[in-house]
Amino acid sequence: MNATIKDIALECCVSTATVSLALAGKKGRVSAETTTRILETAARLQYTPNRAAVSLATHHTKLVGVLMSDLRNTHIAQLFMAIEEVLQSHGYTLICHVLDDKTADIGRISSELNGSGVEGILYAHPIFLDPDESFYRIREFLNNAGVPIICNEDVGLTCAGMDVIFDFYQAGYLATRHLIECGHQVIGCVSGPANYRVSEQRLRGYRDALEEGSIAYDPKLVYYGDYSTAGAEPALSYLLGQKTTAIFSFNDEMAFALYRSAHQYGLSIPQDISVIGCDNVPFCNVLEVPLSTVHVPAEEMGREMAESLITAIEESHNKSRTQHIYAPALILRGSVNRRYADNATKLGKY
Amino acid sequence: MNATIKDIALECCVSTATVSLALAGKKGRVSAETTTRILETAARLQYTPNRAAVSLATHHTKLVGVLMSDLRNTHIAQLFMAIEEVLQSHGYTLICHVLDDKTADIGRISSELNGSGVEGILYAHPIFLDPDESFYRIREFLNNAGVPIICNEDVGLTCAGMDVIFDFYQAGYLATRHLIECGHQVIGCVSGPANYRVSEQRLRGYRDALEEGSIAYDPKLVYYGDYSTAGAEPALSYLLGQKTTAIFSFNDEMAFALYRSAHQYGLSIPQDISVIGCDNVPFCNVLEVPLSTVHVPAEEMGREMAESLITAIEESHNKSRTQHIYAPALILRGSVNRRYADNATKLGKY
DNA sequence: CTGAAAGCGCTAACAA
DNA sequence: TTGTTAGCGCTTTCAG
Repeated sequence: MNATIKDIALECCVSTATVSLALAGKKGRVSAETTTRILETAARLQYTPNRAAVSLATHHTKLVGVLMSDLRNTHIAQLFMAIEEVLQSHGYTLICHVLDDKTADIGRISSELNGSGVEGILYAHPIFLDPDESFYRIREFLNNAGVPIICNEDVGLTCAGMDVIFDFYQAGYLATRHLIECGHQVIGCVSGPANYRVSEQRLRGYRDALEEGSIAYDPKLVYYGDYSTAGAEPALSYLLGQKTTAIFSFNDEMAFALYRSAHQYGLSIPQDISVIGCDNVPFCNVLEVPLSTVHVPAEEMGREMAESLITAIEESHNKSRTQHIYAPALILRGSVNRRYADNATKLGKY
Repeated sequence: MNATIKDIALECCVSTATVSLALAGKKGRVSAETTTRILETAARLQYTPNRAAVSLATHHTKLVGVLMSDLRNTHIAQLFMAIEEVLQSHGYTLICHVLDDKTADIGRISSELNGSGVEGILYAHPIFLDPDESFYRIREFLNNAGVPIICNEDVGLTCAGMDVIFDFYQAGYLATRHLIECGHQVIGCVSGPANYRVSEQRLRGYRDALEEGSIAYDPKLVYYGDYSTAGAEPALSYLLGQKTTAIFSFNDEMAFALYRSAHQYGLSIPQDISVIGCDNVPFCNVLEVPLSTVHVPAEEMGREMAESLITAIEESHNKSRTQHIYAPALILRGSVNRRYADNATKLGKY
C-alpha cells in the first residue's frame, strides 16, 4: 500500500491538514522548516497522492475523455498523437475510448465517462446523418455531458467549447475540380458510408464541382466504402465497369485499395486511371506514383482540439461556443493524368 | 451535479446502505419491491456511480495503464487496438500514455500511474540495453509497480504476469537467411537505435545468418535508424555506397523509406536493390512491388497481453510469471531479387 | 502557523 | 430485510 499523508503526518508529528497544506505548496500557511521536513519525508516515503481521494474531495480529476475512431488509420493516429501530447504536457490524463462504427455502446461509454469524472471530452468520430437511435443517443450524450466538449464536427452543442472542423465540402470540391481541369469527364468516387455527415459533405463538393463543369451527376459513379482499405477493395473494378477515367477517393486509405487493385489488373496509375485522395498521410509519398491528395492538417487540428478543451476547462466561465474551420489544400503529385486535358485542348473534343 | 445514492435513498425512504446493496445486485439482501423501487428511481435520476468514491471505498478501480510508443506506426496501432478492444469488452477503462524515445518522463508517468490507482499495467515500449539513467528508472518502475504488469519484452520482472514477446532474433535470422538464399552476398541492414534491445536481437539474428552463410559481418553495412520512415531517409544512399545488393530493414516503416529513396534515384526494387522488412503491416501489399517481410502478429499479441493482464488482475493469487513467445514467419512477396541465386547456380560464382 | 473536524460518495461490517 | 456506523485519503473551513 502506498504512503498516505497520514503516514507523513505521523512521522513529522504534525496533523494531516498541515501535511496537505505543505504539499500543496500554499506558501505562508506552513512554516519553512515544517514544510521542508514534510517534503523530505514525503519523498523518502515515495508518497504519491491518491487521485481517487483528491477527486472526491476537490471534484477535480485532471481527467479527459477521448473518443476516437480506429487508430489503424494513420490519419486518426496523427490526430490522436497530437491530442495526447498536448494533454500530457498540461498534466491531464487521458481516458481513451475507441468507438466502432455502430457506436452502439455510446450509452455505456457515456455513463462510464460521467462516472469517471472527466473534466472534458474530445469527440473525434463521425456524426451520422440518419436520425436513427444511435444518432439520437450520441447527440443526447454530447449535449448532456455537463463538461466542455470539443468536437470534430459542427454539432450545435449547447455546452461550452469549440468545434474544430475541417471543410470537407471544399475538399470534395477541390479534388473533383482538379480532376475536371485535367480533362476528365467520367469521374467516379469512393465515398465513405452514406450516413456519415463527412461523407455527405465531400459528396456535395464533388457534385457541385461536377455541376460547375457541366457534367451530370450519376449516382452509379459513387462506390460506398467504409474509409478502410479493405472495404474499398471492390471499388476499382466496379468503377471501371462504369467507364470512369478518374476517381476521387474520400480518403487516402481507400485510394490505396485502388492502387492495389490497379496492380492486380495490370493497370497503371495515372495512365489507365487517375486517382486523387484525401488526408495526405505520409504513406502517399512512398508509393511509386505518389498519390495526389487533399491535405487535412490532422496534427494541427488535434493540437487545437486539445488546447481548446483545456482552455474551456480552465476558464469554464466562458460559456460560448465557437468554431475553428480548417481549409483544405490540394497536394498535387503523380496520380492524376493530365493527358485528357491536353486532348481537350488539342482536339477541342469537349 | 450527478445524482448520488443519497438522493436515491431520500426519494425511496431507505438508507444509503440499502441503495448500495440493491444497486450492487446482491440478491437476497434486499427485498424485491425495494430493489425495483430503487432501481427505478436510480434510472429516473440518471444515477451514475462516482468512480472516485467507489475506488476509495473498494480499492478497486477497473483502470488499466497502457504505456505505448508512437501510434503513427501502424504496427503499434494494431497492437493498441487489440488491447483496447479486449480491455473494453471486459469493462476496464484504459489510461493511455505515449512514451517518447527518451522516456525521460517515466518518473512522472510512474507516479501518475500509482496515484491513479491502475490495477494493472501493459508495457509496450522498447527496453534499452545501455544501463543509463532512464534504463534504471524504467526497470525500477516496472519492478515496483505493485500491480501486475504485462510486458512486451522479457524484463525479468518480479511481479505477477506474463511477458508476451516476439522472437526478433529469429526474425532477423530468417530475413537475412532468405536474402542469402537468394544469392545476395553484400547484405546491409537498417537497424533501429543501437541501444534498443529489440534492435540488438534482430542484429544478432542477422549476424548469425551471415555467419552461417560464411559471410563476414561488416559493421559498415548497418545503418542505424529510429524505426520511423523519416529517420531512414538517408539509409539507401548510404548502403548503396557500401555496394549492398540487398537490405534487411528492421521494420516495414523504414523499408518504405528505402522504397521512396529508390524511386528518387530511379532504381527499381528488386532489380537494382532487394528489400525485406519486418512487421507485415497492411501497406506492404499496397506497394507496386509488394514488400517481402517477416510477419509479427501484432493483434494477437495485443489480445494476449490484455487477456493475460486481466487474468493476472482477477486471479492475483497466481503470483508466477510466465512467457508467451511468438514466432516469426516469412512473408515472401516481390521485393527480393532471386537473380543472384540463379547466377550462383548458373555461374558457380560463389 | 497549526490542529480539529467535517465532508466528498460509496462500501462493508455489524446490529437491529 | 434494513439501518447504523465507520472509514477509504484528501481538502478545507474554522478555531486556537
